[in-house]
Amino acid sequence: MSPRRVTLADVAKIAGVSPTTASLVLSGRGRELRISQDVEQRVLKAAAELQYRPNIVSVGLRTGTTRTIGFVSDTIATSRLAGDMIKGALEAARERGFMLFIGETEGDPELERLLLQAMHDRQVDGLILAAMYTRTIRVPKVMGAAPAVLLNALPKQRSPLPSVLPDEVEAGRRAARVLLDAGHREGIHLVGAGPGRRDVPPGGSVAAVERLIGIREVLGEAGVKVAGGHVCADWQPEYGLAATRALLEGARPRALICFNDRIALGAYQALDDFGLKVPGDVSVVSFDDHPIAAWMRPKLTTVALPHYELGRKAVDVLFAEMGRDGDDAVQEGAVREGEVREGEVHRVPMPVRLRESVAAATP
Amino acid sequence: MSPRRVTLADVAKIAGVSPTTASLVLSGRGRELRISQDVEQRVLKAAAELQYRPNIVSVGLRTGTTRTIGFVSDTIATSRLAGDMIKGALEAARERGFMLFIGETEGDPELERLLLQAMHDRQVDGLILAAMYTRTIRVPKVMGAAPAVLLNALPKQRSPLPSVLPDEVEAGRRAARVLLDAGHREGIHLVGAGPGRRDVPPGGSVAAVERLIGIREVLGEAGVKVAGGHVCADWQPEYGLAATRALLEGARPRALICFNDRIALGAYQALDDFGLKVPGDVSVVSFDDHPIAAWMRPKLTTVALPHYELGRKAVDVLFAEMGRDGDDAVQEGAVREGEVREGEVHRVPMPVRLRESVAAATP
DNA sequence: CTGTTAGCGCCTTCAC
DNA sequence: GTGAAGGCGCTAACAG
Repeated sequence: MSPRRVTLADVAKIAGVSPTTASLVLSGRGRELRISQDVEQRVLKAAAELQYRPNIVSVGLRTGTTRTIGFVSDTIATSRLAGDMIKGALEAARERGFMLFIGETEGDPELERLLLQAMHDRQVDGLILAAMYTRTIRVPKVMGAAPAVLLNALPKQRSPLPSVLPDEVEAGRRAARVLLDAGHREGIHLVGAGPGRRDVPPGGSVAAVERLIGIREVLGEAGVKVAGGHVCADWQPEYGLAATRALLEGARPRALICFNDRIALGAYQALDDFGLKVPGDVSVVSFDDHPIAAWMRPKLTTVALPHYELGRKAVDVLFAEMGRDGDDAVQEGAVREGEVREGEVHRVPMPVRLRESVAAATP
Repeated sequence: MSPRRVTLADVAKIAGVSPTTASLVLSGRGRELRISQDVEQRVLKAAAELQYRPNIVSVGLRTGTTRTIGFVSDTIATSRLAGDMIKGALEAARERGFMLFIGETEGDPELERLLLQAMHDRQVDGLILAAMYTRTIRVPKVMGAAPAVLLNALPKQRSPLPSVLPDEVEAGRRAARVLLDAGHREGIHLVGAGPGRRDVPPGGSVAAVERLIGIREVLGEAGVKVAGGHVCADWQPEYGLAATRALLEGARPRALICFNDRIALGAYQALDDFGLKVPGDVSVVSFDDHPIAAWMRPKLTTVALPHYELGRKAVDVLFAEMGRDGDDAVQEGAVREGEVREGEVHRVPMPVRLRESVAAATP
């Protein structure tokens, strides 16, 4: 059916040289080995005419490198968030001539093992293990086989794998500053978690813990006291609605820091039910920049999860990891003796999206 | 660093047989060639002990098959829709032991060519070319190299490639029937396209054309006249808002068929502005089942785009295509002489999600 | 029934 | 400067 692929041998034959010579020229090492201009031109010409493309499978077998990286996440479709992460990874990889294998574990450890195996069988050069929601994960043993990076996740046990995460603490600080900058100093309520440092939903949500730290830090330093906090068992609109309703029955908030946009959606609803206007009566700031944030009315000011950047960063870190192969660790600057390089954590900034839900505080 | 992978030769040596024999046993063809139980057991045992896994790259080089399929779409991250499509494809592929390469062209033909090349270089066994929004696409020449399927897209020129698409015409019929079943026969307005068969937004939107056909067909057959129709240049909330406002200034609709959920979001807003209640005053039915549909208040009744199923179906069709390799076309039933098998179109049903935005018509 | 030989396409010694 | 030989891991012919 389809004509046989053109091989290096074909090119060599047309150019009238040996496969070796052709290989040398095409891999760019012809110059340093001082292959004659004439030969070089002939090879290049033949390759162009035949539209020669190296067979990566063959190269893979020979060299062990497939210019491919595996991306395994627990869920890919749940939201556009994962899509953006993959998109970032995809583009960063493509820029270096790498392709991505995508796999989805659905939270099933056995499936995860299978997927990782399948990728390993295909000789991937590196692996990215991603979580949909920032959290700690158990790192499967198979991961040792190739350079790897944790994306949006922290290893549950000690692990030498680097990880890439959104900078949630700084995000918390930024959310708090948005309110402070608008002059709010009183009646600030937290919805989703807080007010105490331990008041977080069950499930080990990294986001809850860290956002709370940032918020409390900035507010605390400004001498502002949090007026109230309400843990939501699940960060869904209905929980935000219920929590905000409960809050409104006993207090008159001037500003809300919602722990994510879905909670904020519920909060808007509760505020509306009580005849309160956003941002006139109550300012609202939130986290995630879920697509819905820009559709809400008024549009929600929120600190965005940088999914695209997370994906890119994971690939960058992975390449650094792959390049580290034979490198001398001493290169890395002041590495003290006996110090084990392990589990560097890379934080990606979360940008504030200033929209319409925060107004200046009226004294 | 990492211990060398265990190879077939290792297994053979431990089992005390030749690599060929080991290969035969492990590929399951030992039985038919009547290899002794003893040898079979020894090989199996050795393989298990060593945790042998065949190197797919090597198999790929030898047999030309890599158990890998390429999935190229114009956008992956724009919405969760694409994510679901990929998820469906991923799962269907995994069930058959295949992995997916993902690529994204961003609508750039050159990039598309590069991506397809890169996949071809990696010897993919098949290709899925997907579009984010249903539309006609130019099929790149490179596609001839491997079995391929068009997903959510129709070829612009004649092409032998099969395609998989949502059944938009039937979706249109279903939307219309939802209204009819609720007793609506008057004051039905279309928002996004219509009322005439040619009243569609520019850009060759397949969805607009086909949904309109289905709607007109069912309404027509029931003897119901469309009260009005409003083309929206872009199917975004603000356009739905504007169109519905314009409509409300001159008419008093009883039901709206919005051409997608984002338009419906705008329509809700306009209705609210005019003090009209959904569904008490006006029923609304829509298309897509965008995540926002379930969040709107009242929850939107809509005909869902079956992204997950589309992805699965594409893989199914692709496998059929790959299996067709040496098959005699005559197998395919009544294929008439001289008839060229080309471009079969597979339609995937769009299910109605009955929610809260449609009420019985009050006479 | 099992082993030997060969080769998929490429790259990497090593000779010339 | 260039070519010949070998091997990555596996399987398809062919021997025995």
